[in-house]
Amino acid sequence: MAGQTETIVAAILGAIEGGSLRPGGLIDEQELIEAHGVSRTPVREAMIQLETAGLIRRLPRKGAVVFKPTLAEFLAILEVHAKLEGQAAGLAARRLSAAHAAALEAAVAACEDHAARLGDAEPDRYYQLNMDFHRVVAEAAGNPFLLEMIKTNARKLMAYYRARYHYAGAIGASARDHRAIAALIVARRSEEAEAAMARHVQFDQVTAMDLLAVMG
Amino acid sequence: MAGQTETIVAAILGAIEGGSLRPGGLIDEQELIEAHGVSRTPVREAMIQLETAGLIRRLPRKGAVVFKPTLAEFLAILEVHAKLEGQAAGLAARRLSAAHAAALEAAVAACEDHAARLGDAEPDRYYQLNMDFHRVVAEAAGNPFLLEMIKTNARKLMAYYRARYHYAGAIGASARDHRAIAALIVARRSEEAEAAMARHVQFDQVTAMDLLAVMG
DNA sequence: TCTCCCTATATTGTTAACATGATAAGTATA
DNA sequence: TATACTTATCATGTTAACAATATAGGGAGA
Repeated sequence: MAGQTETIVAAILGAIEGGSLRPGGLIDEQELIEAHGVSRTPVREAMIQLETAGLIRRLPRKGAVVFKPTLAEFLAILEVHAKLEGQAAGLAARRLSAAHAAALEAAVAACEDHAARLGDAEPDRYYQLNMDFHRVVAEAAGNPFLLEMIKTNARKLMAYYRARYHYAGAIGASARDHRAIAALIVARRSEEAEAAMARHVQFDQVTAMDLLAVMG
Repeated sequence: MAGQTETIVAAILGAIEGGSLRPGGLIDEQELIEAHGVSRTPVREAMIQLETAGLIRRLPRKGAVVFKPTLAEFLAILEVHAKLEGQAAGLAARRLSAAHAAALEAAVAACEDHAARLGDAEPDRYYQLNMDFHRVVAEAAGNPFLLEMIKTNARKLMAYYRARYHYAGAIGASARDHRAIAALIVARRSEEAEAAMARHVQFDQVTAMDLLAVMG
Protein backbone atom coordinates (compact mmCIF):
# COMPACT_ATOMS: atom_id res chain seq x y z
CA MET A 1 0.00 0.00 0.00
CA ALA A 2 2.97 2.25 -0.62
CA GLY A 3 3.24 5.21 -2.95
CA GLN A 4 -0.26 6.61 -3.21
CA THR A 5 1.13 10.10 -3.58
CA GLU A 6 3.18 8.97 -6.57
CA THR A 7 0.12 7.37 -8.09
CA ILE A 8 -1.75 10.66 -7.88
CA VAL A 9 1.19 12.59 -9.29
CA ALA A 10 1.44 10.17 -12.20
CA ALA A 11 -2.29 10.40 -12.80
CA ILE A 12 -2.24 14.20 -12.97
CA LEU A 13 0.88 14.26 -15.13
CA GLY A 14 -0.72 11.74 -17.44
CA ALA A 15 -3.86 13.83 -17.72
CA ILE A 16 -1.80 16.93 -18.49
CA GLU A 17 0.32 15.21 -21.13
CA GLY A 18 -2.63 13.39 -22.58
CA GLY A 19 -4.37 16.69 -23.06
CA SER A 20 -7.46 15.95 -20.97
CA LEU A 21 -6.25 18.53 -18.45
CA ARG A 22 -5.60 21.78 -20.26
CA PRO A 23 -3.65 24.76 -18.94
CA GLY A 24 -5.93 26.81 -16.75
CA GLY A 25 -8.09 23.75 -16.14
CA LEU A 26 -9.24 23.04 -12.63
CA ILE A 27 -7.96 19.96 -10.81
CA ASP A 28 -10.77 18.63 -8.67
CA GLU A 29 -9.32 17.38 -5.40
CA GLN A 30 -12.53 15.65 -4.39
CA GLU A 31 -12.69 13.86 -7.71
CA LEU A 32 -9.16 12.50 -7.33
CA ILE A 33 -9.95 11.36 -3.80
CA GLU A 34 -12.97 9.40 -4.94
CA ALA A 35 -11.38 8.10 -8.13
CA HIS A 36 -8.40 6.62 -6.29
CA GLY A 37 -10.09 5.83 -3.02
CA VAL A 38 -7.59 7.70 -0.88
CA SER A 39 -7.79 10.43 1.73
CA ARG A 40 -6.92 14.09 1.30
CA THR A 41 -3.30 13.78 2.36
CA PRO A 42 -1.83 11.90 -0.62
CA VAL A 43 -3.71 14.18 -2.99
CA ARG A 44 -2.53 17.20 -1.09
CA GLU A 45 1.07 15.99 -1.17
CA ALA A 46 0.85 15.35 -4.88
CA MET A 47 -0.40 18.90 -5.38
CA ILE A 48 2.50 20.30 -3.37
CA GLN A 49 4.98 18.38 -5.49
CA LEU A 50 3.47 19.57 -8.73
CA GLU A 51 3.27 23.13 -7.49
CA THR A 52 6.91 23.09 -6.45
CA ALA A 53 7.82 21.80 -9.89
CA GLY A 54 5.86 24.73 -11.31
CA LEU A 55 3.36 22.60 -13.19
CA ILE A 56 0.25 23.63 -11.30
CA ARG A 57 -0.79 26.60 -9.26
CA ARG A 58 -2.82 26.53 -6.08
CA LEU A 59 -5.04 29.55 -5.89
CA PRO A 60 -6.42 30.38 -2.45
CA ARG A 61 -10.03 29.11 -2.17
CA LYS A 62 -10.16 28.56 -5.91
CA GLY A 63 -8.62 25.13 -6.11
CA ALA A 64 -5.61 24.05 -8.12
CA VAL A 65 -5.27 24.82 -11.81
CA VAL A 66 -2.81 23.62 -14.41
CA PHE A 67 -0.13 26.25 -14.90
CA LYS A 68 -1.02 28.59 -17.71
CA PRO A 69 1.72 31.10 -18.36
CA THR A 70 0.99 34.70 -19.13
CA LEU A 71 2.58 36.17 -22.24
CA ALA A 72 5.53 37.43 -20.21
CA GLU A 73 5.96 34.08 -18.47
CA PHE A 74 5.67 32.20 -21.72
CA LEU A 75 8.45 34.24 -23.32
CA ALA A 76 10.63 33.99 -20.24
CA ILE A 77 10.35 30.21 -20.07
CA LEU A 78 10.88 29.86 -23.79
CA GLU A 79 14.03 31.96 -23.61
CA VAL A 80 15.58 29.58 -21.10
CA HIS A 81 14.13 26.46 -22.67
CA ALA A 82 15.67 27.26 -26.05
CA LYS A 83 19.05 27.65 -24.39
CA LEU A 84 18.80 24.32 -22.62
CA GLU A 85 17.62 22.46 -25.70
CA GLY A 86 20.47 24.06 -27.59
CA GLN A 87 22.94 22.88 -24.99
CA ALA A 88 21.50 19.39 -25.20
CA ALA A 89 21.98 19.31 -28.97
CA GLY A 90 25.53 20.59 -28.62
CA LEU A 91 26.40 17.97 -26.02
CA ALA A 92 24.69 15.25 -28.04
CA ALA A 93 26.94 16.13 -30.97
CA ARG A 94 29.95 15.49 -28.78
CA ARG A 95 28.70 12.41 -26.95
CA LEU A 96 26.46 10.59 -29.39
CA SER A 97 26.61 6.84 -28.90
CA ALA A 98 25.74 4.29 -31.56
CA ALA A 99 22.50 3.43 -29.79
CA HIS A 100 21.48 7.07 -29.51
CA ALA A 101 22.42 7.66 -33.13
CA ALA A 102 20.03 4.91 -34.17
CA ALA A 103 17.25 6.28 -31.96
CA LEU A 104 17.85 9.76 -33.35
CA GLU A 105 17.60 8.56 -36.93
CA ALA A 106 14.40 6.69 -36.12
CA ALA A 107 12.85 9.75 -34.48
CA VAL A 108 13.73 12.04 -37.36
CA ALA A 109 12.52 9.51 -39.91
CA ALA A 110 9.20 9.24 -38.10
CA CYS A 111 8.76 13.01 -38.27
CA GLU A 112 9.62 13.08 -41.96
CA ASP A 113 7.30 10.19 -42.61
CA HIS A 114 4.41 11.98 -40.95
CA ALA A 115 5.10 15.17 -42.91
CA ALA A 116 5.34 13.26 -46.19
CA ARG A 117 2.31 11.01 -45.75
CA LEU A 118 -0.07 13.15 -43.69
CA GLY A 119 1.08 16.70 -44.32
CA ASP A 120 -0.72 19.04 -41.91
CA ALA A 121 -3.18 16.38 -40.78
CA GLU A 122 -3.23 14.85 -37.28
CA PRO A 123 -1.19 17.54 -35.58
CA ASP A 124 -1.60 15.92 -32.18
CA ARG A 125 0.10 12.79 -33.42
CA TYR A 126 2.97 14.83 -34.84
CA TYR A 127 3.23 16.52 -31.47
CA GLN A 128 4.10 13.14 -29.98
CA LEU A 129 6.73 12.51 -32.66
CA ASN A 130 8.19 15.93 -31.99
CA MET A 131 8.37 15.12 -28.28
CA ASP A 132 10.18 11.89 -29.11
CA PHE A 133 12.77 13.72 -31.19
CA HIS A 134 13.53 16.24 -28.48
CA ARG A 135 13.61 13.56 -25.81
CA VAL A 136 16.11 11.50 -27.80
CA VAL A 137 18.39 14.50 -28.24
CA ALA A 138 18.17 15.37 -24.54
CA GLU A 139 18.96 11.78 -23.60
CA ALA A 140 21.87 11.67 -26.01
CA ALA A 141 23.36 14.67 -24.21
CA GLY A 142 24.17 12.35 -21.32
CA ASN A 143 23.27 14.82 -18.59
CA PRO A 144 20.41 13.64 -16.37
CA PHE A 145 19.88 17.04 -14.79
CA LEU A 146 19.66 18.75 -18.13
CA LEU A 147 17.20 16.10 -19.25
CA GLU A 148 15.02 16.65 -16.19
CA MET A 149 14.98 20.42 -16.60
CA ILE A 150 14.07 20.16 -20.25
CA LYS A 151 11.24 17.76 -19.42
CA THR A 152 9.77 20.06 -16.79
CA ASN A 153 10.02 23.15 -18.96
CA ALA A 154 8.53 21.34 -21.92
CA ARG A 155 5.52 20.41 -19.82
CA LYS A 156 4.98 24.06 -18.93
CA LEU A 157 5.02 25.06 -22.58
CA MET A 158 3.08 22.01 -23.72
CA ALA A 159 -0.18 23.65 -24.64
CA TYR A 160 1.60 26.08 -26.92
CA TYR A 161 3.64 23.39 -28.59
CA ARG A 162 0.49 21.44 -29.19
CA ALA A 163 -1.22 24.40 -30.79
CA ARG A 164 1.81 25.12 -32.92
CA TYR A 165 1.23 22.25 -35.31
CA HIS A 166 -2.23 23.40 -36.20
CA TYR A 167 -0.75 26.01 -38.51
CA ALA A 168 -0.41 25.13 -42.17
CA GLY A 169 3.12 24.12 -43.10
CA ALA A 170 4.30 23.95 -39.48
CA ILE A 171 4.75 20.19 -39.48
CA GLY A 172 6.80 20.15 -42.69
CA ALA A 173 9.04 22.94 -41.45
CA SER A 174 9.52 21.19 -38.11
CA ALA A 175 10.48 17.90 -39.76
CA ARG A 176 13.01 19.66 -41.98
CA ASP A 177 14.52 21.38 -38.94
CA HIS A 178 14.80 18.04 -37.19
CA ARG A 179 16.63 16.51 -40.11
CA ALA A 180 19.07 19.41 -40.28
CA ILE A 181 19.74 19.33 -36.54
CA ALA A 182 20.22 15.56 -36.55
CA ALA A 183 22.68 15.85 -39.44
CA LEU A 184 24.74 18.37 -37.47
CA ILE A 185 24.69 16.16 -34.39
CA VAL A 186 25.76 13.07 -36.33
CA ALA A 187 28.49 15.14 -38.01
CA ARG A 188 29.71 16.12 -34.54
CA ARG A 189 29.36 19.79 -35.37
CA SER A 190 28.55 20.72 -31.80
CA GLU A 191 28.34 24.48 -31.99
CA GLU A 192 26.25 24.51 -35.13
CA ALA A 193 23.92 21.89 -33.68
CA GLU A 194 23.50 23.98 -30.55
CA ALA A 195 22.68 27.11 -32.51
CA ALA A 196 20.31 25.30 -34.85
CA MET A 197 18.39 23.69 -32.01
CA ALA A 198 18.12 26.96 -30.08
CA ARG A 199 16.74 28.64 -33.18
CA HIS A 200 14.35 25.76 -33.78
CA VAL A 201 12.93 25.96 -30.25
CA GLN A 202 12.86 29.72 -29.82
CA PHE A 203 10.58 30.31 -32.76
CA ASP A 204 10.08 33.86 -33.90
CA GLN A 205 7.82 36.30 -32.15
CA VAL A 206 5.28 36.29 -34.93
CA THR A 207 4.68 32.60 -34.40
CA ALA A 208 4.55 33.13 -30.65
CA MET A 209 1.90 35.78 -31.04
CA ASP A 210 -0.10 33.45 -33.27
CA LEU A 211 -0.07 30.81 -30.59
CA LEU A 212 -0.97 33.22 -27.83
CA ALA A 213 -3.88 34.44 -29.90
CA VAL A 214 -5.13 30.87 -30.14
CA MET A 215 -4.52 29.95 -26.53
CA GLY A 216 -6.00 33.08 -25.02
CA MET B 1 -1.86 30.69 12.00
CA ALA B 2 -1.25 30.28 8.28
CA GLY B 3 1.94 29.25 6.57
CA GLN B 4 3.70 26.94 8.98
CA THR B 5 5.00 24.88 6.11
CA GLU B 6 6.62 27.96 4.62
CA THR B 7 8.18 28.78 7.94
CA ILE B 8 9.78 25.34 8.07
CA VAL B 9 10.97 25.61 4.47
CA ALA B 10 12.52 28.98 5.19
CA ALA B 11 14.16 27.64 8.32
CA ILE B 12 15.77 24.72 6.50
CA LEU B 13 16.85 26.90 3.58
CA GLY B 14 18.35 29.37 6.00
CA ALA B 15 20.25 26.61 7.76
CA ILE B 16 21.56 25.31 4.45
CA GLU B 17 22.64 28.73 3.22
CA GLY B 18 24.01 29.72 6.59
CA GLY B 19 26.20 26.67 6.55
CA SER B 20 24.91 25.05 9.74
CA LEU B 21 23.37 22.30 7.62
CA ARG B 22 26.06 20.83 5.40
CA PRO B 23 25.50 18.59 2.39
CA GLY B 24 25.00 15.05 3.56
CA GLY B 25 23.89 16.36 6.95
CA LEU B 26 20.83 14.85 8.56
CA ILE B 27 17.70 16.93 8.99
CA ASP B 28 16.10 15.92 12.24
CA GLU B 29 12.34 15.91 11.78
CA GLN B 30 11.66 15.60 15.50
CA GLU B 31 13.92 18.53 16.23
CA LEU B 32 12.07 20.77 13.78
CA ILE B 33 8.74 19.72 15.26
CA GLU B 34 9.83 20.65 18.76
CA ALA B 35 11.68 23.80 17.75
CA HIS B 36 8.67 25.24 15.94
CA GLY B 37 5.95 23.67 18.03
CA VAL B 38 4.13 22.14 15.09
CA SER B 39 2.97 18.67 14.17
CA ARG B 40 4.51 16.31 11.66
CA THR B 41 2.44 17.44 8.68
CA PRO B 42 3.91 20.91 8.07
CA VAL B 43 7.40 19.50 8.48
CA ARG B 44 6.57 16.66 6.16
CA GLU B 45 5.18 19.03 3.54
CA ALA B 46 8.25 21.21 3.78
CA MET B 47 10.41 18.14 3.19
CA ILE B 48 8.40 17.20 0.12
CA GLN B 49 8.83 20.67 -1.30
CA LEU B 50 12.56 20.67 -0.77
CA GLU B 51 12.92 17.18 -2.16
CA THR B 52 10.97 18.11 -5.29
CA ALA B 53 13.26 21.11 -5.72
CA GLY B 54 16.18 18.69 -5.45
CA LEU B 55 17.69 20.30 -2.39
CA ILE B 56 17.27 17.40 -0.01
CA ARG B 57 16.89 13.67 -0.33
CA ARG B 58 14.62 11.48 1.72
CA LEU B 59 16.26 8.16 2.25
CA PRO B 60 13.95 5.36 3.39
CA ARG B 61 14.30 4.85 7.15
CA LYS B 62 17.41 6.98 7.20
CA GLY B 63 15.77 10.37 7.46
CA ALA B 64 16.26 13.34 5.18
CA VAL B 65 19.71 14.58 4.26
CA VAL B 66 20.85 17.70 2.49
CA PHE B 67 21.55 16.87 -1.14
CA LYS B 68 25.19 15.96 -1.63
CA PRO B 69 25.98 15.33 -5.27
CA THR B 70 28.26 12.56 -6.37
CA LEU B 71 31.14 13.48 -8.66
CA ALA B 72 29.05 12.69 -11.72
CA GLU B 73 26.09 14.68 -10.42
CA PHE B 74 28.29 17.58 -9.49
CA LEU B 75 29.75 17.80 -12.97
CA ALA B 76 26.35 17.40 -14.59
CA ILE B 77 24.80 20.22 -12.56
CA LEU B 78 27.79 22.44 -13.10
CA GLU B 79 27.60 21.92 -16.84
CA VAL B 80 24.04 23.22 -16.93
CA HIS B 81 24.61 25.86 -14.29
CA ALA B 82 27.46 27.43 -16.22
CA LYS B 83 25.26 27.64 -19.28
CA LEU B 84 22.47 29.35 -17.38
CA GLU B 85 24.77 31.81 -15.66
CA GLY B 86 26.28 32.55 -19.04
CA GLN B 87 22.86 33.23 -20.50
CA ALA B 88 22.07 35.52 -17.58
CA ALA B 89 25.22 37.54 -18.19
CA GLY B 90 24.47 37.77 -21.91
CA LEU B 91 20.93 38.94 -21.26
CA ALA B 92 22.09 41.38 -18.60
CA ALA B 93 24.40 42.94 -21.17
CA ARG B 94 21.40 43.59 -23.37
CA ARG B 95 18.93 44.66 -20.70
CA LEU B 96 21.01 46.39 -18.04
CA SER B 97 19.07 49.20 -16.35
CA ALA B 98 20.65 52.12 -14.56
CA ALA B 99 19.64 50.70 -11.20
CA HIS B 100 21.08 47.30 -11.99
CA ALA B 101 24.25 48.90 -13.32
CA ALA B 102 24.74 50.62 -10.00
CA ALA B 103 24.06 47.41 -8.08
CA LEU B 104 26.48 45.54 -10.32
CA GLU B 105 29.25 48.07 -9.76
CA ALA B 106 28.67 47.92 -6.00
CA ALA B 107 28.83 44.12 -5.99
CA VAL B 108 32.02 44.01 -8.01
CA ALA B 109 33.61 46.74 -5.93
CA ALA B 110 32.81 44.81 -2.76
CA CYS B 111 34.55 41.74 -4.16
CA GLU B 112 37.59 43.75 -5.18
CA ASP B 113 37.68 45.44 -1.81
CA HIS B 114 37.70 42.11 -0.02
CA ALA B 115 40.47 40.79 -2.26
CA ALA B 116 42.56 43.93 -1.76
CA ARG B 117 42.10 44.30 1.98
CA LEU B 118 41.77 40.72 3.20
CA GLY B 119 43.40 38.65 0.49
CA ASP B 120 42.68 34.99 1.11
CA ALA B 121 41.31 35.60 4.60
CA GLU B 122 37.66 35.13 5.57
CA PRO B 123 36.65 32.99 2.60
CA ASP B 124 33.13 32.51 3.95
CA ARG B 125 32.55 36.24 3.85
CA TYR B 126 33.81 36.41 0.29
CA TYR B 127 31.42 33.59 -0.53
CA GLN B 128 28.56 35.92 0.38
CA LEU B 129 29.96 38.70 -1.80
CA ASN B 130 30.32 36.25 -4.66
CA MET B 131 26.69 35.21 -4.21
CA ASP B 132 25.66 38.86 -4.33
CA PHE B 133 27.50 39.41 -7.60
CA HIS B 134 25.90 36.43 -9.28
CA ARG B 135 22.48 37.33 -7.92
CA VAL B 136 22.75 40.87 -9.27
CA VAL B 137 23.69 39.58 -12.72
CA ALA B 138 20.83 37.08 -12.70
CA GLU B 139 18.39 39.79 -11.64
CA ALA B 140 19.68 42.16 -14.32
CA ALA B 141 18.86 39.50 -16.92
CA GLY B 142 15.19 40.31 -16.36
CA ASN B 143 14.00 36.71 -16.56
CA PRO B 144 12.36 35.50 -13.35
CA PHE B 145 12.43 31.84 -14.40
CA LEU B 146 16.09 31.97 -15.22
CA LEU B 147 16.72 33.62 -11.87
CA GLU B 148 14.84 30.91 -10.02
CA MET B 149 16.69 28.10 -11.81
CA ILE B 150 20.05 29.67 -11.10
CA LYS B 151 19.15 30.08 -7.44
CA THR B 152 18.12 26.46 -7.06
CA ASN B 153 21.18 25.13 -8.87
CA ALA B 154 23.48 27.38 -6.90
CA ARG B 155 22.08 25.95 -3.69
CA LYS B 156 22.87 22.44 -4.87
CA LEU B 157 26.47 23.38 -5.61
CA MET B 158 26.79 25.57 -2.55
CA ALA B 159 29.14 23.45 -0.50
CA TYR B 160 31.63 23.31 -3.34
CA TYR B 161 31.47 27.02 -3.97
CA ARG B 162 32.09 27.59 -0.32
CA ALA B 163 35.12 25.31 -0.31
CA ARG B 164 36.47 26.95 -3.43
CA TYR B 165 37.61 30.10 -1.71
CA HIS B 166 39.76 28.27 0.76
CA TYR B 167 42.42 27.87 -1.92
CA ALA B 168 45.20 30.43 -2.05
CA GLY B 169 44.65 33.03 -4.74
CA ALA B 170 41.09 31.93 -5.47
CA ILE B 171 39.50 35.08 -4.09
CA GLY B 172 41.74 37.41 -6.07
CA ALA B 173 41.14 35.50 -9.28
CA SER B 174 37.39 35.50 -8.67
CA ALA B 175 37.29 39.25 -8.07
CA ARG B 176 39.26 39.88 -11.26
CA ASP B 177 36.84 37.68 -13.20
CA HIS B 178 33.91 39.60 -11.78
CA ARG B 179 35.40 42.90 -12.85
CA ALA B 180 36.02 41.65 -16.37
CA ILE B 181 32.51 40.22 -16.70
CA ALA B 182 30.91 43.38 -15.35
CA ALA B 183 32.90 45.46 -17.81
CA LEU B 184 31.61 43.36 -20.69
CA ILE B 185 28.04 43.65 -19.42
CA VAL B 186 28.25 47.42 -19.02
CA ALA B 187 29.80 47.65 -22.49
CA ARG B 188 26.79 45.71 -23.82
CA ARG B 189 29.05 43.06 -25.30
CA SER B 190 26.49 40.34 -24.81
CA GLU B 191 28.18 37.35 -26.40
CA GLU B 192 31.52 38.01 -24.78
CA ALA B 193 29.86 38.49 -21.40
CA GLU B 194 28.03 35.19 -21.83
CA ALA B 195 31.21 33.32 -22.72
CA ALA B 196 33.21 34.93 -19.92
CA MET B 197 30.58 34.10 -17.31
CA ALA B 198 30.25 30.52 -18.50
CA ARG B 199 34.01 30.11 -18.26
CA HIS B 200 34.04 31.72 -14.83
CA VAL B 201 31.41 29.37 -13.46
CA GLN B 202 32.54 26.17 -15.14
CA PHE B 203 35.96 26.20 -13.60
CA ASP B 204 38.49 23.74 -14.91
CA GLN B 205 38.51 20.09 -13.97
CA VAL B 206 41.62 20.40 -11.88
CA THR B 207 39.87 22.85 -9.59
CA ALA B 208 36.81 20.61 -9.52
CA MET B 209 38.92 17.67 -8.47
CA ASP B 210 40.53 19.77 -5.74
CA LEU B 211 37.11 20.59 -4.36
CA LEU B 212 35.88 17.05 -4.52
CA ALA B 213 38.97 15.90 -2.66
CA VAL B 214 38.13 18.35 0.11
CA MET B 215 34.40 17.61 0.24
CA GLY B 216 34.74 13.86 0.10
C1' DT C 1 31.57 -18.47 18.81
C1' DC C 2 28.98 -17.61 14.80
C1' DT C 3 24.78 -17.56 12.31
C1' DC C 4 19.95 -17.46 11.77
C1' DC C 5 15.48 -16.33 13.23
C1' DC C 6 12.20 -13.95 15.89
C1' DT C 7 10.56 -10.09 18.25
C1' DA C 8 10.41 -5.37 19.53
C1' DT C 9 10.83 -0.75 18.22
C1' DA C 10 10.98 3.14 15.43
C1' DT C 11 9.99 5.43 11.21
C1' DT C 12 6.88 6.63 7.74
C1' DG C 13 2.60 6.72 4.98
C1' DT C 14 -2.17 7.30 5.67
C1' DT C 15 -6.60 8.42 7.80
C1' DA C 16 -10.22 11.01 10.05
C1' DA C 17 -11.37 14.75 12.73
C1' DC C 18 -10.77 19.46 14.15
C1' DA C 19 -10.08 24.53 13.78
C1' DT C 20 -9.86 28.56 11.27
C1' DG C 21 -10.72 31.84 7.95
C1' DA C 22 -12.94 33.40 3.80
C1' DT C 23 -16.70 33.73 0.71
C1' DA C 24 -21.30 33.82 -0.62
C1' DA C 25 -26.02 34.22 0.27
C1' DG C 26 -29.88 36.02 2.51
C1' DT C 27 -32.17 39.45 5.13
C1' DA C 28 -33.01 43.85 6.93
C1' DT C 29 -32.78 48.66 6.70
C1' DA C 30 -32.22 53.01 4.43
C1' DT D 1 -34.20 48.82 -4.95
C1' DA D 2 -29.65 48.87 -3.40
C1' DT D 3 -26.40 48.36 0.14
C1' DA D 4 -24.63 46.69 4.30
C1' DC D 5 -24.43 43.38 7.83
C1' DT D 6 -24.90 38.87 9.63
C1' DT D 7 -24.86 34.04 9.29
C1' DA D 8 -23.95 29.70 7.27
C1' DT D 9 -21.22 26.83 4.52
C1' DC D 10 -17.13 25.31 2.49
C1' DA D 11 -12.30 25.02 1.59
C1' DT D 12 -7.95 24.52 3.68
C1' DG D 13 -4.28 24.03 7.05
C1' DT D 14 -3.29 21.41 11.00
C1' DT D 15 -3.45 17.81 14.52
C1' DA D 16 -3.37 13.28 16.61
C1' DA D 17 -3.94 8.60 16.09
C1' DC D 18 -3.58 4.40 13.38
C1' DA D 19 -1.31 0.91 10.41
C1' DA D 20 2.25 -1.17 8.05
C1' DT D 21 6.99 -2.17 7.29
C1' DA D 22 11.76 -2.53 7.79
C1' DT D 23 15.64 -2.69 10.72
C1' DA D 24 18.17 -3.71 14.66
C1' DG D 25 19.05 -6.29 18.57
C1' DG D 26 18.84 -10.24 21.24
C1' DG D 27 18.35 -15.04 21.97
C1' DA D 28 18.67 -19.74 20.60
C1' DG D 29 20.68 -23.41 18.16
C1' DA D 30 24.48 -25.40 15.56
